[in-house]
Amino acid sequence: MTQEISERALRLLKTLVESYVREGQPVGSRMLARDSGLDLSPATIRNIMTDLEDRGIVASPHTSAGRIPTTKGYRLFVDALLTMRQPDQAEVMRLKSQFSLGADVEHLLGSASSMLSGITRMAGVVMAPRRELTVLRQIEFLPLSGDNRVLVIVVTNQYQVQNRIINTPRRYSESELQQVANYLNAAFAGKDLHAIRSVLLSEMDAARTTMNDMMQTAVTMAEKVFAAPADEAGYVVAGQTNLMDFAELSSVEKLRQLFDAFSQKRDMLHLLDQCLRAETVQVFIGAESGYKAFDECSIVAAPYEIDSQAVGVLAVVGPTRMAYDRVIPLVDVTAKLLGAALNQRQ
Amino acid sequence: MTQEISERALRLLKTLVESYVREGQPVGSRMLARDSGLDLSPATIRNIMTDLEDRGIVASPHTSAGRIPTTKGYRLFVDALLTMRQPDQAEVMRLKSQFSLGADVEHLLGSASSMLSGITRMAGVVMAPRRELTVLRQIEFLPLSGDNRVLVIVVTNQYQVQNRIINTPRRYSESELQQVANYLNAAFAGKDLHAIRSVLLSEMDAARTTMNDMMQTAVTMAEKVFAAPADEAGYVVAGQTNLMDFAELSSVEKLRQLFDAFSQKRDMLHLLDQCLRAETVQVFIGAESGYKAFDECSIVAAPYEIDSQAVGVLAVVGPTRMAYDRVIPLVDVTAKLLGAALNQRQ
DNA sequence: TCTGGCACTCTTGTGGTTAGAGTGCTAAGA
DNA sequence: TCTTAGCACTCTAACCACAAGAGTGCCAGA
Repeated sequence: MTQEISERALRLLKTLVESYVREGQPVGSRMLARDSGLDLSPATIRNIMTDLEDRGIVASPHTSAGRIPTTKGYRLFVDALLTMRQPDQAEVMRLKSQFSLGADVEHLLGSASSMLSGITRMAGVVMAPRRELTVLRQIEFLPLSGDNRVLVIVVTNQYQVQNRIINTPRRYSESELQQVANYLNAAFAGKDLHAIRSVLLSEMDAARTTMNDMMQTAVTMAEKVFAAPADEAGYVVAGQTNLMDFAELSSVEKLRQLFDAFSQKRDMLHLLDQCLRAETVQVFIGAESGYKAFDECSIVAAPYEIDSQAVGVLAVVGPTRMAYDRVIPLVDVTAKLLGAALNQRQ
Repeated sequence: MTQEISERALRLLKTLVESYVREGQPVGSRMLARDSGLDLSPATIRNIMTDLEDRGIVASPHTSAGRIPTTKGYRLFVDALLTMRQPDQAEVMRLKSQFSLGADVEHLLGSASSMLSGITRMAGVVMAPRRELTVLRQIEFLPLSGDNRVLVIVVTNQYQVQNRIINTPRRYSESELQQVANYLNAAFAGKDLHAIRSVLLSEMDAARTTMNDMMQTAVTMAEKVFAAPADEAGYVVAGQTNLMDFAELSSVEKLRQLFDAFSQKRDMLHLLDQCLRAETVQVFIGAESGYKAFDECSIVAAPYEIDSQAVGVLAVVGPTRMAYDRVIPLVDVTAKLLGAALNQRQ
């Protein structure tokens, strides 16, 4: 029952998936007999297919159609049967050149996203670097003329700049703020924001007793700045509309769910977040992602790194019927290129 | 030939548009006879409709369907026949309360956008305040440790903060930069960015001859900051997917064009830009917008103001068959509320 | 100028038919 | 025991015909 799947059954599955991905049509026994190179009659192949169907690896839309892979079938294919098609050197160079050098972080994310979507003809998604994983480079305070507000400027490792306006209990002079900034820079520059937050939490108690006024102010202000409000990192989507061209998604209802998922962001972010810890390319096939909107989609995602630390994730979203052999290496290389481009901004 | 349209023809048109907007079905003569309150037989009404059809005000999809308004018909309706339905006070208050007070500009734009889409069940678009129309409040320079780059922080009237990193020919000390900032603040604070740019242009020449070193530096730097790169203001879209529910847009091809237009931004921005100069609510019906993607859509747009100066535009995009009587006042009031919320941030 | 009547047109939905594709099963062959 | 040929069966897709329903256009009479 839980017997091994025979070598030739796998071979047939491979041919079937490849053909289905290419043609978009259910694959019949005749075609498999011709294309698999196995020298078996269609009848034999039908027997094997019945077996694969019993195991839930392929399915037929109706009696007189051929077979198509199920989620489980794609999974098997991706895990065991896939022969990757590395993008050729020229293509990689072309991608590389599209990351315009001087550009700021936002632009780089945007480029990566539209490159992914442009080259795969599916949707590209690039999550912004997780704020709490980036490293503080510099913090400055700017008194805003007119009231008790202070503009805080946080510069993180790749010259990403973040602003926040905080309200202060009283008015601070420029030199006071300068002192505070100096203190915080000395204490925290080079640390990642996550670490800073935990240090701050433990110092909040100490502050009242052992610290001088200035340091107390510094800690309180820093707390306001770094107490990220559950910091929902954003992401950039490109080529959403490419998904409209796929027959399997052409029901308006499905598309709507999908686009809603993109704009709600929550589920998508949750999914991408899982890949942050993953080090390598991840593939979610169909319902594997666990979100209804992505039921008929596959997501190929890879983390990208700044200073050898995975800080964000980029992905391609398309129909389950996608050319995994081409897309997976492409996502991989794009992640590396994006990382390289970000690091070059040092 | 170019005779006036009779009173009762207009009355019928009004009934027709209202019915069509409500039901989404072509309107026949029987229904008009019943609902118009004119006490005419269907046959008479048919005569009148033939007349309106000759004038291009209504059309019939095919012989045995009723009539639907053409673009010209909607235009006539909106310009001359529309009785506005002001949103009731409770609804306005509810909207008002949704602009969370402390929020930053981005959030306010986002709220406005989703309010528009939520309440109209169509797509909401809010253009960000045009950078060159906002007023400079404060400018500061921050030397970035390590190289010749300088972070420039520009605070404009509603505490919108913009960052830009510029490369400088040599390294400047903090006090030098402070001097430069002081000079620029004194010279330019309170002016709008557009004015600043023109002053800068004329001073570039003078700089070489009459100014001291510091002022020269200041002007050159400011030039780098304010030489906006054709400043493509952004916008926020919400509820795109609502548009999928409308029967007249349910062809995937149409939807694709529409969504592409949203993400390309160019055409949409161009359209919104026209409304910036308009002072009042603008309605583009169907092909009037001049962009193919919006052929079957209407756009109701209104500018919003900061410090009594129109700086941005918000809009609702939906099918031509929309409840203009409800949407127009709603867009109007939302623009005013957004302006108020932005001004409150002073 | 308005209206009733009537023929005409066009859409929509239904049922029936056919061709094509591909399967499942059975029985025979290696 | 595995493979294969043959055949009946099922399901889809496309096409046609037909009828019902809606609404028009036009004509003749009030």
